[in-house]
Amino acid sequence: MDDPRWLTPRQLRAWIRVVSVVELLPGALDSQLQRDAGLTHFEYFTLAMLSEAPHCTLRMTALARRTNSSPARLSHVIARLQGRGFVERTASAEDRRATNAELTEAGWQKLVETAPGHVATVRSSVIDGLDDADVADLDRIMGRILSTLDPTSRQRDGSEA
Amino acid sequence: MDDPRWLTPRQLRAWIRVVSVVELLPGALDSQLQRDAGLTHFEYFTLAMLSEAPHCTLRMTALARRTNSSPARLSHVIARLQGRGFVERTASAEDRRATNAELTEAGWQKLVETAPGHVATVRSSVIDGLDDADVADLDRIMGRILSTLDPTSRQRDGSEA
DNA sequence: CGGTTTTGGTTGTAACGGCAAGCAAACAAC
DNA sequence: GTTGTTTGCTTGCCGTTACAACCAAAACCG
Repeated sequence: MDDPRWLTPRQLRAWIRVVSVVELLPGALDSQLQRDAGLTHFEYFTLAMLSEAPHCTLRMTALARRTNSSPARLSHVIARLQGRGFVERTASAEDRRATNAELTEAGWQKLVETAPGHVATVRSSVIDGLDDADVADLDRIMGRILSTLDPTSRQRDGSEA
Repeated sequence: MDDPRWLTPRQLRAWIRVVSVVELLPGALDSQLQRDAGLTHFEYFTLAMLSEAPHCTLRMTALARRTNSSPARLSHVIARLQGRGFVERTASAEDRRATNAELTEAGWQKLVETAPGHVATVRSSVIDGLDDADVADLDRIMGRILSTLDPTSRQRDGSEA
């Protein structure tokens, strides 16, 4: 670590901007969802991931991977969502250690009600300011960052282990 | 909100990746800094912003803007950093409501010790995976996102009001 | 000036997330 | 089969953050 290889001005500026986005975006998403649906973005995203799974059901571990969260965090969040009736916990048939999280009818309903407003926020705060080339570049670059940030998850491009 | 204008597959994939990065990056930065220096990334960044200011001093409001934080959050963080001796609070001469935060010698020292390791992490987890074109694209796109996310801050490209 | 509003900052409380410890089931070894 | 290890998940506690209420100084306004 003697020579830290400092960033070039361009790299530094890009980095500062990344930091700003990373700092600001969660607040923007959370505040809309909290106001309109009483959900955090993480809770919303968790429900969304469940809704796309077969039978709206996923093992905790699989759900944790899809939501990029630690087991502990997911456990807390599922407990809350269960308390509100949006999710149910069921024991896995194959592995008695495992827990399945399943979206309830109420949870699906909540998601349906909430999605349009959320998508509108995503559009207005991020996507609509970008043209097609920007989106392609963004996709490519985020993919590269993810492949070093989290090499284990092959970014779930359709395939599931 | 009748027609939510759903995202195209490409937009959706890019968006999911952005969400993943936003979810994973803070943890990656925090864990290295916490382990090696006992600092959160936000604390580090706060010290860094102070270190670049004239006389290593900034008014709370100005510092809050540079760190994209609320006054309340900054107040808590400065209180902690002050308790550790890295920052001092001084009353502003011009405006008796205002508080200045000033980096102490110990704070500057801490920053100097911590920076190389942090830069190495930024490089290895983000920058080194990108070529020059990627960095240019990233800079451009983050700039566009910021301009809609936080229109008030002209992304401090050198100029200060 | 007196009264209102706006700005600058702090503090209290409650919620969320991280960490480490814990427990139970599965697996591996022999 | 019984011992040790790993996996899957949960829980408790603590630090951090958001939100709202708050106070004080400045600015505005007749």
